[in-house]
Amino acid sequence: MARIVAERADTLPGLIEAFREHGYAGASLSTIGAATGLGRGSLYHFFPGGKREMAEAVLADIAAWFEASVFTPLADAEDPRAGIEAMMVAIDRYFQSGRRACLMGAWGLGATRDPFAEAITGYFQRWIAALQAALMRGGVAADHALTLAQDVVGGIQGAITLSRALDDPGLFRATLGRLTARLYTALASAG
Amino acid sequence: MARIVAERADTLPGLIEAFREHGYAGASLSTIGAATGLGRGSLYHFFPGGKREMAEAVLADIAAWFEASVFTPLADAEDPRAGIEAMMVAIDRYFQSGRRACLMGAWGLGATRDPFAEAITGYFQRWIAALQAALMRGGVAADHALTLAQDVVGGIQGAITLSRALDDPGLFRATLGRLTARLYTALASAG
DNA sequence: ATGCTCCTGTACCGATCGGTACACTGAAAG
DNA sequence: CTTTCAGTGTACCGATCGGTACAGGAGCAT
Repeated sequence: MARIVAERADTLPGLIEAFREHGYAGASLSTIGAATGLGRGSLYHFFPGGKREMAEAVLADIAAWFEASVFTPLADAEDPRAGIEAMMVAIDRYFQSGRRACLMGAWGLGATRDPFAEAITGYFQRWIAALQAALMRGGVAADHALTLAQDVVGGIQGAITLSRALDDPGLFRATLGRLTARLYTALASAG
Repeated sequence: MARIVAERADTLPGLIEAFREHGYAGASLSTIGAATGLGRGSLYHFFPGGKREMAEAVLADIAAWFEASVFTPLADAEDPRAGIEAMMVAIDRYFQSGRRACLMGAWGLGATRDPFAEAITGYFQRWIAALQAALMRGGVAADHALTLAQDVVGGIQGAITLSRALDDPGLFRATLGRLTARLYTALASAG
């Protein structure tokens, strides 16, 4: 029969969309099939572990993307300002200015958290740690850098929540701008 | 037969818990029955419209509680500082220092938003408006008061997300403290 | 062309879904 | 005591759930 996708990874965008929009419980195999264009046969061929394995693959994919596109550049950037700027650009694009929800954040809020706690916890820990490291490289004291990183990562999550609830993408971008300014101010007064 | 609850309102705490923990799609009638201690018969007696009506009742109950316990005192308080203090105390208790998720925020993130968009949007609009009003009464300029109110409400939502994901209630309280300080600073430099 | 492997569609499974129907009960009202 | 009725438990409905089984077709290597 005609191949639909070349490899398992090609199914992930559709999978992510289905899970993000409907949640773990709300994403039925029919929903997932529609979102990926794949039937049960293909789905269970790529993910023998079923829905659970699909969810794990989604979480791993998101984590890998952030690791490569946000955390590592942020933690490694010679100029903290450049790393932060790159992070904010990547974040705005990834979350489509707040139109797209954060799957990690959303799943952490309910019972779905439990089976995937490690992935969700690790995601936020890594993010905060990378941002804190960038700030510290810019001369910000460790404790201040930590609370600031928490404020910013939390602020981004809150901005997603708010801009989706109010259906106002402008709010997301504006909030991102203010958070960036706070980070720059901290770097300026420290460095 | 022996009555289990005196009136419909008595079922709401269990209903809220079930929906908050499992989401709309994930909360089955069995789950809801277990959480409320009620069978299908009683549930459909109080909520002829089924699950949908239960969810609407839950959203209305949450909105009413915030209206009475947070928004109105906040907007009416003669001393903005007192109103803000009262809000933060109520918020910390209501969200159990971040252990309890915000149902409005969580539902706004996914497809559940659509059928209940009005309630969810209104909740956040009212909250931001009430906080903005309090700040303006304290002498803060309208535009600054608005962005500050957005930052604080969003910051609270983000703090819930983060403290649940990291399983760290201390983070929620600390963030609440920092947000309060920002509000006080704005009032001090304005008033 | 012939196997062989990988992928796909479909039929089917038991369990559970949300919802309905209805008989029954306890307590309040007369 | 009788009537009435709000509240309850249970049986049942069709639909859908997540998952399994398997036949078959496309593409590749030989």
